Amino acid sequence: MSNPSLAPAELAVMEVLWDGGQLTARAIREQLYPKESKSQHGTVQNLLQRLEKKGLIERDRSLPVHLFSASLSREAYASSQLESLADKLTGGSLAPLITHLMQEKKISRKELNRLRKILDEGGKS
Amino acid sequence: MSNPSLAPAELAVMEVLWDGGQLTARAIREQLYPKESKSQHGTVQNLLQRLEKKGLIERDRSLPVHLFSASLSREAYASSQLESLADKLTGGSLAPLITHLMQEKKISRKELNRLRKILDEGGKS
DNA sequence: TCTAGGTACGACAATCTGTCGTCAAGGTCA
DNA sequence: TGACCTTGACGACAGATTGTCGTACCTAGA
Repeated sequence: MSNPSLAPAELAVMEVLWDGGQLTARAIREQLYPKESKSQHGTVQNLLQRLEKKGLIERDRSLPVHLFSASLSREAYASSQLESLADKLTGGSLAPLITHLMQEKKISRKELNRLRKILDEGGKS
Repeated sequence: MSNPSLAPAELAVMEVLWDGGQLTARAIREQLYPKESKSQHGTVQNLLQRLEKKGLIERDRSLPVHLFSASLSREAYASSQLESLADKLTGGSLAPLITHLMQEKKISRKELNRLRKILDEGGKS
């Protein structure tokens, strides 16, 4: 289970944690459900439990009110998803994906330049 | 629903079609279930129906035995998945994904050169 | 001790997924 | 013509996943 994929509600929790750093369950609930509905407490707790089981968040239990934080950065998660996508569909290679996106002009010139720069810098190291 | 994602069994059917071009339901079943178990007939028919509903395959009904083919290439499907991944996680940009993969050395030197070449060729057009 | 806020956990409906069975349409062949 | 076979259409099913909620329990502080 090194590469779990997230349901929308789980992803929403991760988004909050990616933006907010280390938060209490209460803070997370307030961001996800601004309606202040009381019943959503269990919902958030449950989502947090599932995410912890999947190893995507960490829980600081040293205080009675736990603190949650993402154990995987947004980029790391996104990249692992990209890796599994490439493994499933193109034998692990990114080239066919990028090629097709470029042919379809789905990559802007600006993005193109960014990518070129990234690749060049990596190549030199 | 322009960007449907596929369950494993559905993807398996697509793989057969991507490899085989235009096939009958029978040919697909034989590849997916070599056991020759009779009951799988309905399974394949059902998967084909669901894929057709999602717009991922086309069905030629001009003959009594229909012919199925993928309406989206493997690369097109993979790319659309990559696009939706980037939309969900990195604001639509690929740069953070590639950056992270390179930092983690998840991209081989060979792949790196392929990607550079692709980007350079695209830039000139 | 009592209460408020938080955690743990079971339960629930809705949906998705993979599978199968049944039936009708159409052709084949004695 | 009638038995038979292949195929397509479709409903049904159990199991898993997903989002939600309620209840019981725990701890700190009044």
